[in-house]
Amino acid sequence: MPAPPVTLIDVAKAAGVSPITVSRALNEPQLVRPVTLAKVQEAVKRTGYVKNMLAGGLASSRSKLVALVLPTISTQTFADMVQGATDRLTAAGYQLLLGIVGYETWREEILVETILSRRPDGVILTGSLHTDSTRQRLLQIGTPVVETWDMTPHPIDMVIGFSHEEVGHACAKHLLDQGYRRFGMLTANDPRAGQRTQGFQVALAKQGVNVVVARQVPAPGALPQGRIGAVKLLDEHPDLDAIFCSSDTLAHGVLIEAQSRGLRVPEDLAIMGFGDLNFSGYTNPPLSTVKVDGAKIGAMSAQALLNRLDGDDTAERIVNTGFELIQRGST
Amino acid sequence: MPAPPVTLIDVAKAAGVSPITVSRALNEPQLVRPVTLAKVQEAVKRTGYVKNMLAGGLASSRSKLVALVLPTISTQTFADMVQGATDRLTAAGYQLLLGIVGYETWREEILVETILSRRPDGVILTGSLHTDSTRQRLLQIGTPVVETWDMTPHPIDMVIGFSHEEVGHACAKHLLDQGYRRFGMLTANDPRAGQRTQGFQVALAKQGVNVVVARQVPAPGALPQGRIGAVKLLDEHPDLDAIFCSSDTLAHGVLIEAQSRGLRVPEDLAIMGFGDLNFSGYTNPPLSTVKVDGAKIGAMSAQALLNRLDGDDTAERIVNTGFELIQRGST
DNA sequence: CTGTTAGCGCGTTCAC
DNA sequence: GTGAACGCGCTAACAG
Repeated sequence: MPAPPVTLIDVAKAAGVSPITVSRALNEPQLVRPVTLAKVQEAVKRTGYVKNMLAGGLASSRSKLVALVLPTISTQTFADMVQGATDRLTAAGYQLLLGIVGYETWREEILVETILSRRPDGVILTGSLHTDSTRQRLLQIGTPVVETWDMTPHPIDMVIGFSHEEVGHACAKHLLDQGYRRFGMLTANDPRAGQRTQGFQVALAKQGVNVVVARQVPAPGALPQGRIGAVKLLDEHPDLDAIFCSSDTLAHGVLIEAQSRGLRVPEDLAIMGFGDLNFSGYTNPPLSTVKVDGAKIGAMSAQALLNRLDGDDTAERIVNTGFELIQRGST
Repeated sequence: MPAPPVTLIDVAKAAGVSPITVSRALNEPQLVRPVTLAKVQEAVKRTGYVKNMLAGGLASSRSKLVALVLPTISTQTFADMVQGATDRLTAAGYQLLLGIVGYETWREEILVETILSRRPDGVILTGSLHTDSTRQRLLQIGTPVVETWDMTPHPIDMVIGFSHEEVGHACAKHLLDQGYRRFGMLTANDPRAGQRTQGFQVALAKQGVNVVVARQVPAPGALPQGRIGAVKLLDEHPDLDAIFCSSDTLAHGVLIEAQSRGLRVPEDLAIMGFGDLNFSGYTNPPLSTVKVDGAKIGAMSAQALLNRLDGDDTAERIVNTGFELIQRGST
């Protein structure tokens, strides 16, 4: 039996005060005398009032909503970002509007439009490759924006992330230092993966080394594609001594194939991944990887928005969170 | 430079029509003559109008928002639920409001209150253990509700899930059929895990078999706790021949410990899990598990709400989605 | 098919 | 510390 909707006015009548007093009692209790406050709270309980943030948001132009746009949620790091952002936002009385867009830019464009129609107080975007139209809209509406999970010299507003090219550099240096020279690459065709492989190749080239062979699979590269990719790479170039993958999932597939061929990893073949896939099936998985703290990035992004909303405009607009190169399986 | 906000009235002026015509052109294009429609669309583009669903929702009492409340998002199955629900909702023009509550009921109570303040058109809840106050609120507001991931004889509204007791039964039968008799249990202290272990024990008891020893860890049981738990179980009862775990993650920890003791799994020790953790680190992980299709449950829940919102009230209110017992590692 | 009128429920701005 | 009037931007219901 849905009871008739209870409004703030009903509460006001029940408490014997004016509507605005109820509003204040709910939103800025310190501005209301304790006695009045108690009366209001009692009336709220008695009437079963639930506040209406549609009306509130419309009147105040503050929706207490923050949108988070992610390509997928089925990756541990992105799930961590959701968790990290949610924690911060909830603590500050905000709610999360989640958008999942996959890896196609045009989907983001549509989603951003839909999201903006809710008038969120802030938007967190993954990556910094957006259509012009998306950028326009965001700038026009004037909502604070954090681009995350990437670095860019021309941010829409704020940036909290790391450079995927630097990741590529670091991986190249790591492998070169260990003496590897004949490189294969296996990458998913998502833009950030591309930046990593780009950085990887550039860093190699500086040392006069070239990638022997590269293969690409559709994003987000799944494990079987990693294995199949490895089959092709190793069949065509049996003398490869290192394979650089755009994700741990792909790397995992490569590892399985390598082991089934009796290759010792990393002695015969080094494998590098990216992400933070849990390799706990192995006591000590013999592949190195680059790890990023998703929860931290999510929390920092949320915090950046909250600061801005508090009028605190002093912080850096561009923050490099860095990443961690994890070396495993070596002697 | 945030431009001044563009309202529907601005568009109406620009198009030379009345505001309501713009509204219709945007929401029910088929009710508007093509010529008018074109004029409006042109005006929308020219002005850069973005619709305001706060205002729209307030006026129409339809927010086009559906809330999904989950204990965590860092579990593959729950992430799949988000994905499944998002897909259906997006296709129908709805957006997802995500709430993550952990495993404490009082947190859900607060979150539900906050969520209802957005006046979502529907709410999807995980499980069916809610405080009275939560149930009251939901019933009072009259929002369509789907309780999922569980079965209950006294639903708030609709239910789409499976019986955790049946899962326990099925596991018990499976292990008994294979000849195992000396059972240990390792479970997280979340309510649904409790129902599974309960069902497991009852089914065993019917065959005159009792669980030798049970241990509990805080929800959501992590892998190290699985391993530590296994140490204690096996130290105290070296003659166990099967361990029933409340999750694959715990089971995985048990597996690692078993292997490090040189136990053959499942010949010397059977291990049962629950969930759909990807054990791809193993070519053929030797533990059986129960698998649930999260994406399907998410999509079905969303669809159930959408049907209701379309006035379609004919479907079953209680749907048992079932689960799949996956036997692995046996001869 | 399109326009008019009248709110939706609340917060802002001033007064008191 | 509390109240009154007004408007946020849009849509329901009817009229034409």
